[in-house]
Amino acid sequence: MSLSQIEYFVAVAEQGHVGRAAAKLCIAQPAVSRQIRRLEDELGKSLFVRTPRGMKLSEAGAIFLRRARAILESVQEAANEVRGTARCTRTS
Amino acid sequence: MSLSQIEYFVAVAEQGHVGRAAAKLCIAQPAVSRQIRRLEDELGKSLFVRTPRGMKLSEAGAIFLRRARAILESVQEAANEVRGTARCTRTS
DNA sequence: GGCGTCCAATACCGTTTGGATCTCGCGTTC
DNA sequence: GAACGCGAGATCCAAACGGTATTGGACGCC
Repeated sequence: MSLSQIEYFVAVAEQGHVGRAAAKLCIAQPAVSRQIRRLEDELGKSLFVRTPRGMKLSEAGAIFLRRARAILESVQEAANEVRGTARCTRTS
Repeated sequence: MSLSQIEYFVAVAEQGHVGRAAAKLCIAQPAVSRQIRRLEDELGKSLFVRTPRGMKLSEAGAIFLRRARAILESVQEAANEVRGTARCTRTS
């Protein structure tokens, strides 16, 4: 599992579409698609329900989403804190 | 920044030696060395003070260590929770 | 029912990243 | 000053990642 995978996962969860998420992340759709799949493989569970209209979070996906967001936020905070920009939790 | 980098960082911090940490992680010493360096580059701060006797945590390193541990733990928990091993925080 | 659209998944390829091995440089120790 | 312990650099190779092109399935429209 990698941070990018988590990042991609959150993006797809938020957008509901792999393609949409890819656009937002500024990378190609297949890259996102593949990383999501690997993440699911590693976790041994489907994170999304594939519909012909896009991707819908599965139950496991919903659980993971909260954790994923927390992780990304922690990483941000850690980086900021070390860089000296501790203060508040400004995400940019 | 990647999860492996964080993992390596924690290992080095705990061991006080790059070589020692590498052995524990079952990878070669230069690999760890490089990842630590990249992490430092990315954060723009030295995480360790290099001594002829090993590596000592710098102030920034000490700060980051707490965060790093928390992040790794979060990732573990997230994975466990999704896999169905939600219960307590059993790490295995 | 055939066609165009919209979606994700797959195949293939070039590039990048990560690890292994070998080597060097610097201190310490005797 | 020779030997040891330690981290860092250089080089090579394999695995991972991302991009382009393409396929396959479901839906809407004519």
